[in-house]
Amino acid sequence: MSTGPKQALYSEFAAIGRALGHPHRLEMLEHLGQRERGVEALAQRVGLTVANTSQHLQQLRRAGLVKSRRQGKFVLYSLADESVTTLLGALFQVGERNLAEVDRVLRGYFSERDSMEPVTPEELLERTREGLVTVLDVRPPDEFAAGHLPGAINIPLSELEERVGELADGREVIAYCRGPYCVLSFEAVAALRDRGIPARRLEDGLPEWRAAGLPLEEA
Amino acid sequence: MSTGPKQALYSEFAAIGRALGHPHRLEMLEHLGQRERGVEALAQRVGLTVANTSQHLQQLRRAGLVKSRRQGKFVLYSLADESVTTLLGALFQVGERNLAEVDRVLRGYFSERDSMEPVTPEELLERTREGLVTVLDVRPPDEFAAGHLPGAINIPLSELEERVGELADGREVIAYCRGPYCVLSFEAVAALRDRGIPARRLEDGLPEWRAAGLPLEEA
DNA sequence: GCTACATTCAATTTATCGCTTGAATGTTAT
DNA sequence: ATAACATTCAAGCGATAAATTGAATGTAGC
Repeated sequence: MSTGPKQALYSEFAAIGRALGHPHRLEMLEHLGQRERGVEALAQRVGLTVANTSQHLQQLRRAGLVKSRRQGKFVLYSLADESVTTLLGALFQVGERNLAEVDRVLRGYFSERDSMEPVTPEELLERTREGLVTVLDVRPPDEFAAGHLPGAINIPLSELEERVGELADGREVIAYCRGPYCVLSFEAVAALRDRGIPARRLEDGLPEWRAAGLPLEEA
Repeated sequence: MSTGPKQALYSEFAAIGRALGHPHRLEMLEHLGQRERGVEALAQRVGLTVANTSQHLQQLRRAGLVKSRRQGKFVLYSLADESVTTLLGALFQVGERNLAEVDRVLRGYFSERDSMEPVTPEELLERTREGLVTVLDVRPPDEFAAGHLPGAINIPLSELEERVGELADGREVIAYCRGPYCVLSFEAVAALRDRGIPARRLEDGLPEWRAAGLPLEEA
């Protein structure tokens, strides 16, 4: 076969595809989309050994999906740039539209948790401007600190029950977390509704918000 | 490991990633983005055996990237929908931005063929409206017939030399073909410039134009 | 029904991937 | 320098993927 420049490029792009080809690596990318992480911290979050996590991270780096920097004893990994979030979004969209099994899981699990339409970023911005909603970030505090939606308050899901009073001012709550399939915001919305507080989910998480170029508050 | 709904979804999405993880399959997707094809016709174009092509096509179908329909003796494959073109575009962008080897190939091969900035779809539409340009489709006639840019004329690269007179009306020629890495339009632009006809490349090919929702002429 | 043809399936070989284990590298702090 | 720690490397095992070959399936046309 003629091994022209197109073949050379497609070989490189295929390497990116292979790097996306393992569920653990996709989960790692979700975490790295929140904030940069060291190998051990990430390993703990995805439930893998440190050595295994390190190997996966290096595949991701060779594929241009993550970058790393050294800080003292730690090597901190993060997404290479926002185009990676865009790529993941495109991957999810193909799956949602064309894979029956994805549809089955979404209907069977997620829609049973929240039958309401999620809120779009446009709607959130407009209703925030009018002061009609409370934006709730249910991720852990360290992820919140690394960047969050403007005006959002941070109540991790584990503390939601005891701090629900902070949200009882009559305004609707819009909750978000790590991404479209992160269960935290689903559970938060369900818990709030049980207590009579009107609540809906933002359709995506923080990385998608950032990739869309929308305003952020950073530490 | 907790095997929640997120893990189930990520396993499905990873399967899409693996399907993108082979250069032959990426090339097949490029061809199927032009028009639907039977197995043998496609096998011939990508230089693989029929059996091997069939296997690859079934991986692509399981991943939701292509769909098939039966017509008489033939099974015709095509891209599942436009979200697949969007996904490929996102994949290419990550590679262009983050892989040194991609940058090397692009600089070393493509920019040596065309040092001029490619034309954006917006610019093409505007200049077409003003009647200032000739839009040239250098793909084979059957791909042209399955859909092309409004007002485009079709001169396959192989016939360009003899039919160059059809383009010598003083207007600038904007050439396009299958996609951003398709060499046909590069060669067409170089050939036209050699003959004193001003010519530039459209930055993407037909599938990207279609996925952007821009107007098409179909047979 | 029989034949021709397009496509898919099944079986095989070779290569690569995912994970584990244990050692090696590189940085910080004493 | 030395010790402690975070990360990476190297080797090995089982599982999965790519390509080939030959047989099986399904449709069209007589």
